[in-house]
Amino acid sequence: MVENLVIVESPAKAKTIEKFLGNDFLVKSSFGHVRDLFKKSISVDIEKDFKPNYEISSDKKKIVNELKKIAKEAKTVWLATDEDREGEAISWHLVKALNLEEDKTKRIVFHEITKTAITEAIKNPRGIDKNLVDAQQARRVLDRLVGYELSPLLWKKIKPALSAGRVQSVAVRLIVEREEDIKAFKSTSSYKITANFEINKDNKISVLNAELPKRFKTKDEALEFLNRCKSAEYTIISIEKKPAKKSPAPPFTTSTLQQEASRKLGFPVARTMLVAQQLYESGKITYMRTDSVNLSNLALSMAKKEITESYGAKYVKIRKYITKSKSAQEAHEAIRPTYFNNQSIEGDISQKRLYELIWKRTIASQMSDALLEKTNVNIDISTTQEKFIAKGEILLFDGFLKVYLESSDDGDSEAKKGVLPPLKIGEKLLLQEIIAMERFTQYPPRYTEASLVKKMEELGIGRPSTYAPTISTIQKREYVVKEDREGYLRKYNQISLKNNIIKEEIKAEKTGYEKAKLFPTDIGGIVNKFLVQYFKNILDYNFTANVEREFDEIAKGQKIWNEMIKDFYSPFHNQIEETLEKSKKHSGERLLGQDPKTGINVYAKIGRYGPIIQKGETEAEQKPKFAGMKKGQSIDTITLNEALELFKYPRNIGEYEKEEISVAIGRFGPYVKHKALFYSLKKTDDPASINKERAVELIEEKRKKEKEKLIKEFKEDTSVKILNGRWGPYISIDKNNFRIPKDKDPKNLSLKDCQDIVKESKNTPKKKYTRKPRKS
DNA sequence: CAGTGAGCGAGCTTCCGCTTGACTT
Repeated sequence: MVENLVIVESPAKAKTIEKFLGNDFLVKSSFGHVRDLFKKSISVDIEKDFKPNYEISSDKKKIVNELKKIAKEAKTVWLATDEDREGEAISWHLVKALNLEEDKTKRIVFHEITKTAITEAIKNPRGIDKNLVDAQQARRVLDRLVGYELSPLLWKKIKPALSAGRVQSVAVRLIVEREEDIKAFKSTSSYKITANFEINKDNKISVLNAELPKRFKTKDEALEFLNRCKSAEYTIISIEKKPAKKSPAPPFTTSTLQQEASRKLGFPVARTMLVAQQLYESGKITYMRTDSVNLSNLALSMAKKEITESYGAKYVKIRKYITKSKSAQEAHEAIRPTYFNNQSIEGDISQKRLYELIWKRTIASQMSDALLEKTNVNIDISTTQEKFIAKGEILLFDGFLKVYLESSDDGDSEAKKGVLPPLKIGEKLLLQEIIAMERFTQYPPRYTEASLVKKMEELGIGRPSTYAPTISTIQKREYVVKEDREGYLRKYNQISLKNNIIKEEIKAEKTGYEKAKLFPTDIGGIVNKFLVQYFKNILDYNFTANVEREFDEIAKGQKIWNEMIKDFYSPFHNQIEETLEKSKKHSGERLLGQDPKTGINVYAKIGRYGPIIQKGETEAEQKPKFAGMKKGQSIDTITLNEALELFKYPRNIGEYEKEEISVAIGRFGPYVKHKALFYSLKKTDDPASINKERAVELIEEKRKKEKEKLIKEFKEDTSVKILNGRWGPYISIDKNNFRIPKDKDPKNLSLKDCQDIVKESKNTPKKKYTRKPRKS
């Protein structure tokens, strides 16, 4: 029997808090939300003021029962969930799910996990803020209505199992539109002029690099300029020095951590979150899903101590950062090390690297500015009005740079600036070389997972807990793919002036290379076009910001939640009905041309399972023929010849063991079929030219692998096999698989043993198997 | 990790935000 039950969201937090409270406090965790709208249907009663139909989430039944039991016996139940909209709702749902009595239930909040903060909170309990809960209900119901009415519309109009929602559809839109911008982008070129001067001081030779602030539009202009420089004199006419400073970046939020881990460590956002979770659970960092840049007073004093001890007092500068993002709910601190004196930690390599990144960023955020001196040297050219400028930069005091420098998305476009040699006004300079290099304007950058998160945060779309899942959803739905793209060589002109001789050259550079970028698929493009056409309001980049304003009004008690939903729903539902009636099926159909043999039309479009080629008319008496498109082919770019090529499958390429071998292209790529068995082609194999010898090789290779998988088989019954699989050994009978109990040795099982195991497992009721989302 | 196709059809798919262990085919 416990006096007091405290409930928080996360077990790691529960563990920490328990230490601060006495023996008469038991701290448990709810593991997030315990109730949600019933999953199978829309579960909002439109006729009855949008009354939500909640159920205990299936994975929370156990914990709810456990909490119920403890709560019944406890004298007081303290609901200590986060102080934001979702946190308040979790507490309210707990009251409902656990049947908590009002007079023994208390709501408390604290912003820091310290003994004082918690005991202070216990002294100042309050009731549940129903307005805030209603704001959450409005958010929840709106998302359900949008998601569960739009998605079925897509099933009808485009393809089954698609999805749409307030957050994911806008994320897809960003990627589709960026790709359109890139397609429409016309690159132009201009000539950048740089000069090198030789400086000879006390027999020490160094080079001064300078640049013309202006660029020339054409090669002729650049040539003309270089010609004029032939006989010129170069004189330093002024040297300007000015102080500058650099300030550190604020501590990490979920979004900035994902961005930096992507740039500096090359982590996809899901990996960052997984590793951060491990660090959090082992007590090494604070909570990793946060939108706050705030550090607690305790953290600030730890930082001060650590910086003073490691770098000296002049490196300390305590700063309070303010969260810019309007949508921030700030229920947590920024992401920081729990103990600042741990500069590194034990753990695997990912954990070590991510921790180090967090440690450096946090420490740097409380360090002094870096002080610089920037120098501009203006160099006169006697034969023209133009001036060269040489730029230098000296670090006077490193400050936070001693520890950490944030990287940027645009790479190192800025030229390296360093220390200039000693120079004086009036000094004549000796020219080594002037180079006029053709430079091209760059198309807007494609999104990486992390830069998409950054953009979503700017638009206020999604929350720290959903950035990574959203990105994996839009990939799972095949709206976008994360891919590398080979670059190509681009020619450019370069003109140089050296020893009074002008030389023209054509050089080549690699460009267009993309690494782990997000590209829209055909389906992504078609779904987006459909949604933007018929649901412009929902796909609007400001939609979330606008409804958030209304949620805030509900939270303040200025608006009734179901009235807000009603105002939204009636026009929205009309839109759904109207679209259902008016719009045609969107298949993205494109006429490629006519089959030269028959003159029949050939189309590229989206089929039930993805992009396909159709030969003939859907309405025609003679049913059309279909062929799936290969990976990498797209409705937009496939040519008639490539399309006709696809109808050459399945193709017979010979006989093996008296049975035909054929090649075809399936859902998972090209494959070889032999005796009703399938063998995938390797990436290096070309289905158009693969021969019998290679096909046999593939068949034998797979047979060998199968053999290695086989632990035991039985002469008496060849349908029963003991195999080694992903989760260890198992028994396979026809197409059914069964686990082998841990206490049995798979090698020594008899046929009878196997049959017993099968019988046993058939008798025990199967647990519902929920499939893990595919890895992104 | 392995899995390998359809235009008759039944039944299914789907949202966003909280939070971690499931222990399978």
